[in-house]
Amino acid sequence: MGTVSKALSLLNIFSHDQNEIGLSDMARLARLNKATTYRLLTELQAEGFVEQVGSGRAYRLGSTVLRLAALREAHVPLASIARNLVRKLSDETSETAHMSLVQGHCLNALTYAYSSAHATKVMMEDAEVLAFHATSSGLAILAFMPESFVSAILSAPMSAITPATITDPQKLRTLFDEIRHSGLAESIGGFEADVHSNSAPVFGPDGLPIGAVAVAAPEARVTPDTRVSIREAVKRTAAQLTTETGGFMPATYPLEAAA
Amino acid sequence: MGTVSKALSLLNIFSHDQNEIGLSDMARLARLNKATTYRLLTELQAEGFVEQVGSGRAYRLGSTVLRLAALREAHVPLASIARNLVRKLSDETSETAHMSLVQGHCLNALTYAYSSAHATKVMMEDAEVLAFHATSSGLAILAFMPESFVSAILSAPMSAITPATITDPQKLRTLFDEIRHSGLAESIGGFEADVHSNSAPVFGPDGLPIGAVAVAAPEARVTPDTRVSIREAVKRTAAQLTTETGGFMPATYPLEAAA
DNA sequence: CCGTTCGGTTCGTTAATCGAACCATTGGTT
DNA sequence: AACCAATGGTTCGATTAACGAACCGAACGG
Repeated sequence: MGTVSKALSLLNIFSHDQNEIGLSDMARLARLNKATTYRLLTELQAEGFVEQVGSGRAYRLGSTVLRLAALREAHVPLASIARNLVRKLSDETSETAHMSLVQGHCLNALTYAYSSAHATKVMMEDAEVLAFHATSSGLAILAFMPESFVSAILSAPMSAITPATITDPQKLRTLFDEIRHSGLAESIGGFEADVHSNSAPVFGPDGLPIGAVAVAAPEARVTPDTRVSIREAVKRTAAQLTTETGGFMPATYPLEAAA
Repeated sequence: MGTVSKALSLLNIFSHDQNEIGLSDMARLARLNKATTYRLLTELQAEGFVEQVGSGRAYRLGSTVLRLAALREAHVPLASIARNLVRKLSDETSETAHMSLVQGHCLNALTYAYSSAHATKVMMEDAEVLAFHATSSGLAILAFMPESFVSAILSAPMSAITPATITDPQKLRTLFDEIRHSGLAESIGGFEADVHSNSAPVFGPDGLPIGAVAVAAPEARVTPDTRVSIREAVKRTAAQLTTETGGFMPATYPLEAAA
């Protein structure tokens, strides 16, 4: 591993739990010699990537990262990252893929992509408004939202958009347990008849869902095999989107669980 | 200069104007050998600090910086940075210093600090609401806000809080020209009688004002000499706050102009 | 008052960085 | 088509900078 990689790996040690780290701890965590660690930290400090907190001597992330992040966000906004990944997801699964964003108490489609593999496909429209309780995306998000948000949604009247829509708060809450366990939500005909959709949440910097990624397919085309590969791809894409936009999965998110 | 510093200095080359840079350009801009630059970029890429844009081969900032910035912001929010700098500003000027934030169409005091140098001082209260047109902070912000924001403020009825308050939109707009020229706003008795205050805007990631830093002193105590040193300190503090919180001064901001 | 641990420093050894020169491509000019 | 000047990427021996064991002095706790 090169010197630069070592220095950068020091930065990657910081986390929500470990946001101020002393020299010795840092050396231990990075499995580097203390002298080496010290030299690296000194260089990082000179460029503002870390700074020493006034009282103790512990190091924490410096303000340079804010500047860089602002630049990156100005140049590559969430929307375009999502567009690329959703495009890829659609190609991989040969079905319609989309990403939606939580905005207040609404869920809006941000971007979507069709596959050319099949003559029939699930169609979307720009900025389509989705119901939380009736779509896999909405369920995936609710399952990881704080109780205050969930009860606000569930206490409002929920319409049965199709005969298959689940509108019983109690049944929905037990569904959330399953979703928290697998990391994926599934809806068969809940929003549109004959549409089978799978979805995984995308998390923001604070570990709360900011939206969801989903693949929607005609129900008849989803075999047990394709279902598994779709769910795997959805989960992987959502995770990538989370990290690439600077988000964090909550510690409880089952990254490794089978799709 | 160590290897790590060189690598990090590559990251600092990116700017709003230069957000995608090819290998050869990068080597030139950094005054480094092409091979060296290439190795550094490869290591930066491995850790996600830069990434190569799909079509061309140019490099741009990677998504790792977003994660780091989110961590930093979670741990060191704007408020605490402001608190420290305002404290320092107050110590330096021996007067009351404060920082206020734009929130919607309101201006609220975020933090303030008193100096113990004098028996008389300008007092503040927590989360005090300030009038845009009557305070130096408000003027400093308006001078750098887009026209839509300015006209929204100026078209609402403006009360004459003191006899010295300027309420004529035309006069205020000519005042903005002066502020844009010096980078500093000044108000003598416009919000409270006998209070002389100087203020400079703090900018966000998009180059728009997010708030302002100010020093307020009893009018009688401000001599031409102290006025200059106060204005210099205010301007310096505001600039530091901008950069330390990941903001950018607009290109038109007169960083070098005399206080 | 000893034993630890802390952040920080020293210095001879050694391995990683360096850069001139060199590919293979690409795109524009003649 | 031949040419030229770029581009991103690679090679390799000399050199330079990174390495780490050992070592400070200062806190801290028992």
